[in-house]
Amino acid sequence: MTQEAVEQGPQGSVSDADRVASRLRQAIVAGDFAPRQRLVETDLIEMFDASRGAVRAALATLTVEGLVEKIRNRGARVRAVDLDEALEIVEVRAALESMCAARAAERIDDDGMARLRSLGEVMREAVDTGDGEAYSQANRDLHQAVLDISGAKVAPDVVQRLRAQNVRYRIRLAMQPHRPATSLPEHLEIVEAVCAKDPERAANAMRAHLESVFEATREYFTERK
Amino acid sequence: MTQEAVEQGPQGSVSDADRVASRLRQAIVAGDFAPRQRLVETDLIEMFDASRGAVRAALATLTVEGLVEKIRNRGARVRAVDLDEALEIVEVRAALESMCAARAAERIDDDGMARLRSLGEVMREAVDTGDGEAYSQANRDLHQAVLDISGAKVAPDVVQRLRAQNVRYRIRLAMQPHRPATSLPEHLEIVEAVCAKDPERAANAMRAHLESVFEATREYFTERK
DNA sequence: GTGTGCATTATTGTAAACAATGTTGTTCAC
DNA sequence: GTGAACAACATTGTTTACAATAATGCACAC
Repeated sequence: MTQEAVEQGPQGSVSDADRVASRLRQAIVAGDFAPRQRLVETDLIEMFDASRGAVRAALATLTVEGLVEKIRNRGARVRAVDLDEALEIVEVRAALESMCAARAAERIDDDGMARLRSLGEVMREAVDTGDGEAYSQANRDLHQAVLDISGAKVAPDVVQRLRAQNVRYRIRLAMQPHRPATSLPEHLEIVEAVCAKDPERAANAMRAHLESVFEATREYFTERK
Repeated sequence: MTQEAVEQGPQGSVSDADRVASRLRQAIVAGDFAPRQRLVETDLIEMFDASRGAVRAALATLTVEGLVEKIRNRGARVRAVDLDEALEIVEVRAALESMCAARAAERIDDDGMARLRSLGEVMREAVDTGDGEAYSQANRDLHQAVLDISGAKVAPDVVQRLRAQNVRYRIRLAMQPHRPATSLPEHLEIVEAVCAKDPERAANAMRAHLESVFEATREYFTERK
């Protein structure tokens, strides 16, 4: 039995298709591809140095994940989620992440509390120094930490997939200069509630935060487009 | 512009891969394939009379959907969800479907009310006559109807995917002879609450029902295995 | 008799060629 | 000049063949 000693690293035993899917997913979520941008197979082959089969498999994967849409005989493009769908996503996140926050409050240990409080500190500092990028990163980390600490599997998976889908709205919303200042206390309340091991308070804090995100998204984007 | 007149029928413009994926999904959900059963590409080619590329694409799709799991160089098999995951799925469904029930109560029109009440009648009769299959079908239809009436898109999609994953538990639970009798009043309360256009009551009814499903699943399956 | 190593087989992963489809640009009739 | 038919091109869908990998069975040494 040698297979359990095999390197399970990023490219050790991962198929080309999975590798391409990961990199393409990351590129889309990072905003390297604009919504509705065409994804021509030939270009992706060159870009990722992979075979056509791998590229096609990757596109199929991301299509099911909702990041890409395909039209028969016309190819694939980055899916553009409209405002209504983005708002629905935030609503679903509210329902699921508040559930996970409650579970996290029940299960949290000292390590988890240290992790959450540390992220709270980072956020505070980021607001002080006006470092939007750092705040945004800590924001992602905090939500992820709560999901991790919940110990659940299904709900976090769903949330992660949905978060990837409306990344564009999150990014553009986070660019508003005063947004961190308003969401900071909501995030800190989440940290405190979970660390206080109060499930109901944690769920309420998470729900309140995401309702705030919902409103901010709606107001900000209904004006523009 | 002729393409908008093109037949969009089941096999008119649907790729082989999609066709295989649909049929395979249906077969798994219907229980034609046992959990952990291997899905050898050659067999599927013969079974669905499709090319290997189509079969591989279909397997990739179902893998992302969580119905199939693939191990590199060892092929695909029907994914077996364990009890813990099945319970998590019911919890997520409770969070999402209660949300949709509330929304359905806000939006329901006369057609929707007729549809729900008709399904309630079917369920009542099925319990009277002891027709478990009819009850099971109406059960699925009722949950689907509430999702439809909610007018939402994201949450129903997630719910449908999750429902497909733990179909095995639902089927085996539904086989319990007294189960329909206990869940009938819960279902009828959902119908009444939504038709009464009372969002909070509808959400509570749906949540109560799925918590009942949660408990029944836990008790029934922790005993056995 | 048991266990290890090797050869065989079954199965999937990858690549390349071919066919079908949609798109675009051009020409010709009016 | 405008519109329609047509031809050339670009792109995806499909099939085929080939390579790589893991599972299986057998022989041989001890």
